Amino acid sequence: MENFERFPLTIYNSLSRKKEAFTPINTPFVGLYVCGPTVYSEVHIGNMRSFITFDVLFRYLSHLGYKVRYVRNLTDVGHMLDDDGEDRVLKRARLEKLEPMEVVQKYSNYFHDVCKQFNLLPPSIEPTATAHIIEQIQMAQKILDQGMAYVSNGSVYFDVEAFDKKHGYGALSGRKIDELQSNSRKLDGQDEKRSPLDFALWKNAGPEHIMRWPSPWGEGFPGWHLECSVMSTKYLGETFDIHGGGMDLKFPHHECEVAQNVASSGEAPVRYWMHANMLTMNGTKMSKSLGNAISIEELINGGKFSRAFSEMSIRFFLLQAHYSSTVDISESAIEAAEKGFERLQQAWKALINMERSSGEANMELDAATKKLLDQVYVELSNDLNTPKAIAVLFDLANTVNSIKNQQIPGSSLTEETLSRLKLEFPKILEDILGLKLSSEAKSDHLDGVLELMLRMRNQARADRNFALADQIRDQLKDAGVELKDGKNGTEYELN
RNA sequence: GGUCACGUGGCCGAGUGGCUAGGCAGUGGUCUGCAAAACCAUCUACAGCGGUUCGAAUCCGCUCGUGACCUCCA
Repeated sequence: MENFERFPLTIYNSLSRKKEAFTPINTPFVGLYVCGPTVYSEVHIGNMRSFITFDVLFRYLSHLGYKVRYVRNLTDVGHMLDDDGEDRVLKRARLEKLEPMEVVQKYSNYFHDVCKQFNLLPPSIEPTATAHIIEQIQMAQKILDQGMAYVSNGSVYFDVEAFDKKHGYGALSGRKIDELQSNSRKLDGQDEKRSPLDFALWKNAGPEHIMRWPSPWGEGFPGWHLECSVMSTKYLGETFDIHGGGMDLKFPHHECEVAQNVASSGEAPVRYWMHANMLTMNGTKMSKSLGNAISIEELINGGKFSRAFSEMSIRFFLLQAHYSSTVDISESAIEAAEKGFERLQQAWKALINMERSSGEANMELDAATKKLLDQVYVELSNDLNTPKAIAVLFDLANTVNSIKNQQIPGSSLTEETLSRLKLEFPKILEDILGLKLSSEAKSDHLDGVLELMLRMRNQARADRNFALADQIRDQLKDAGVELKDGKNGTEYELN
């Protein structure tokens, strides 16, 4: 029996606005598409939140026994316009005196570095928009052939009204076309469009535009939303299982994606839409344009808060909130999470070498422990409820720590349950939640030196020379080595 | 202005008709030479006002407050 049968997954589907049982089109295969970053500048911690969310989803789906093809794109063509009408990649290229593709490469590398730091698994396929120009031209043509787009001035625009009449537009974001019309703003290039709601499939490149490709409509570049439609179709098919992305992409990006796919294939592209909510700062969305984004450097190396935090503490902090809620980032909140994570790590470490002592098991505790282990998967299967799953881990950590410190007998759990705990507890943390045990840079040299120090200190303690013993402890602490006297002798920890 | 969310104890954050997560901080205790850690106990909340119900933090209505989207954004 596969794990996905034991712990059937439910997902909150943004499209239906309901929690639904997850059934892949072709079990056990799952197609997952996630909108990646636009690589014109450094990703910040807000961006990373949604990538971490879908990393956990990817990991959990795999853990459930699904064979997942995870496609996450890189947007490497400057299709977006600043207020001053300038393409962001091009602007960045000009500012940094780089080729546009150099900008793209630089920030792609950066993104990959950050992903690695936060322990994200690489996706199965990471396609780029510029490598799929031909396919994008083809899809634009197909939509034109269906009569749902028109050419204007060398650009191709999607005809939202024509599409709406035939298929209906706005289901994902819950918008109505007439409401949108009355609310739309005057934007640049609007006169080329029949309606302000229409969006570009292909844009005619002005002479200053460096990123340009030939097309049936003249030289230009693909529009906003087309790459995701094209690449998801190419690698996952016309209809696939899950599409994820940040909440802020729901409209217009995802809505347009749906429209393009439906217009060109006649099929709804996505069965389950998932949207990760925003990371906020003092209650306001973190975004580069608002100037309140926290960079990765500021968190990891310090600068934003009074001290630095590790990647794993931040990852843990983010997972302590449900992906569908906003989370507010603050120093005290990360600090609280960090301390909790530390406790979990203590249990994790203790478990590695834990051996059952002989004696009678506490069958009540044993049964409760088994139940808690199952409970973790039940919670994760409930729309990826990581905070609840983590809460269960804390309950398990209590038992582990109690055994470790001999507060309850070392025989409390049966051999079977202890082995299961030893196997699954780290697996949940590491393989599913993607957390790493903070590595202690121990070396044999240091071990030897510390052993000597500990022996000398313990001798001092035996001699009741507490002044010396405390001096050793205090000075080691200043040097970054914390001593803890336990029932099984003294342990040390490197900070 | 339109659309949609949200408002939970000192703080962060789950839950979503009855069984009152969890973390951090605090308080009391066990352990310890002391400390740290750990464990045990404790503090027991759902913006306000109405309504539905045997029963509401959870459903409905109104009020207040906050935010997101409607323009690039994860």
